[in-house]
Amino acid sequence: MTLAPDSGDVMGDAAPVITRVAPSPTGDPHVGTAYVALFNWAWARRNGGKFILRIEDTDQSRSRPEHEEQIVEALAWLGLSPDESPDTGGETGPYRQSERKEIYHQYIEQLLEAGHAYRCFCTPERLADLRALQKAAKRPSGYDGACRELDPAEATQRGDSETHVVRLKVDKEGSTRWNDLLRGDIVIQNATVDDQVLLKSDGMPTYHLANVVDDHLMGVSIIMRAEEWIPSVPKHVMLYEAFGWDAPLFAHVPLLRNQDRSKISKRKNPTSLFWYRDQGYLPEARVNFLALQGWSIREDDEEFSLQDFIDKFDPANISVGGPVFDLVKLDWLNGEKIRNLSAEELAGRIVDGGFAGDWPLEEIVEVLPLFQDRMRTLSEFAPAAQYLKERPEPDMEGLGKKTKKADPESLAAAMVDAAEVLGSLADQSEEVRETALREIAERRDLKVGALFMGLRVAVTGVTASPPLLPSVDRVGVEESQARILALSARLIPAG
RNA sequence: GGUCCCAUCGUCUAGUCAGGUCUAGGACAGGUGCCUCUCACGCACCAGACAGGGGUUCGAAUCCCCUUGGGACUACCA
Repeated sequence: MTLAPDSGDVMGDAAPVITRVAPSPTGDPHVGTAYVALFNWAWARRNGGKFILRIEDTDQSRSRPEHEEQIVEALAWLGLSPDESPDTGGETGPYRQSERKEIYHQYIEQLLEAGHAYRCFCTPERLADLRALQKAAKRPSGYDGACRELDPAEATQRGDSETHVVRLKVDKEGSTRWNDLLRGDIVIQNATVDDQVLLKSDGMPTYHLANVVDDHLMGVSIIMRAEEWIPSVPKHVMLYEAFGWDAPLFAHVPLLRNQDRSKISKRKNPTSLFWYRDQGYLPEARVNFLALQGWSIREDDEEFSLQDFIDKFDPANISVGGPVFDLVKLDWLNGEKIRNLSAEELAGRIVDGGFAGDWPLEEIVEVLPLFQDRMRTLSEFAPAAQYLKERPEPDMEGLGKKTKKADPESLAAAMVDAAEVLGSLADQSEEVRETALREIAERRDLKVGALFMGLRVAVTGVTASPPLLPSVDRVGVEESQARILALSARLIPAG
């Protein structure tokens, strides 16, 4: 089965594709939000449709405006900005659920009048006791329906003065069935469906009500969201039916997983999108990696652009096994993306990302050829290039290990020779200078590698670095000579 | 406990819907080698999986059933 727009099946030409991502502003912008956003965004793009960002801030105790801002910022960073959102506005707004209270109340009235919902006056304490009892008896939990059969007129009256909630009046007979785009038919017995609270005592709707009302009013044609929502779909389907609305398509994508296969969590993984940004990951790598979790391009190439993704993405072939987050592969992808950038562009990213330290842009462009192939994240640049700015403390221990078989005195002497040659041949080509250094090694009965290692540690401070001669040129011949002589002196034990 | 979802190399996955072209393909990670002044990059090669058991069929990774394993949900959170 395919949902590709040119395949002419399910979606047809008539219905516009409207997708959405509906996060709660209750914490750092989450990688799971980006994951779901990516699929929804791409599907809307591919079909010339619309992608909506709806803020589900009905939990007044946990929602924070700054978290909403962060979500917007994070999506923009990834290149997944919505067509309509609280910021941009749009035909079907407002897009912040806290601003849609009247709308929900109107629909709650409708449900109440039609007998699809009822007022419930049970206290949270009673509910907690009930749950405890059910758990102790190993019975399925759920509301016991104490207020279900209250006289509606009487309940309405009580409602004027008593705090209460409104619950969905689930018809416990029969079953609810729907076709999930990724999982086929799913059937759930209505007897197991709880009389869900739809309107909280603070007057705010719960997710279930707000979601159904908004998706309908906003014209959402396909709901792509995480699989954790599967168990509550029957409630949603019942609501669509109670309102007399057609339900949209459902596509429940897998949950991202920790190493131990539990649902991804910040205790076990970096889940904040800002963490990745601050760590020096490129948004295109982050997004490319996310796309690979569950979806795969049919061709060999696993590295692709957002545009490639739009061109090929089809929600119908997302695989449903929960993918384990593998940062190692992200690192690889990030390195690939870094290598594919021009030096100018990469330097710009380093500066814009705040990874440049005190390096000016033009200088970064100049030295980048030494580092670009060796970088996996933007943050690696400044530390790796530091030796070009200031004299490093040489890694004597590393040098010792790498030159075990070399006689320290010969090495020290050879380095002195090398310093001199680097001065006298300063204006010669790399090739000429390299040949000269090799000759020195031979004369002093050293392996070429050992001499180079000594010089490398002297000049760069470390045993793993960019090539020696370009580094010498960057550092400057005189400074390089000074570093080499200084290290040479340390090789010979005092006295 | 109940309900539901899921199950191919260590990891991400192709193949499953339309059974044979699969001695199961690719990528990351790992190993070996080449390149080489080190580290990377690049290139070549190696190793590595259909959870188990029943069925259906001439034929099953693919369809059915059971078992096992994993996960989610079970809030006046989303």
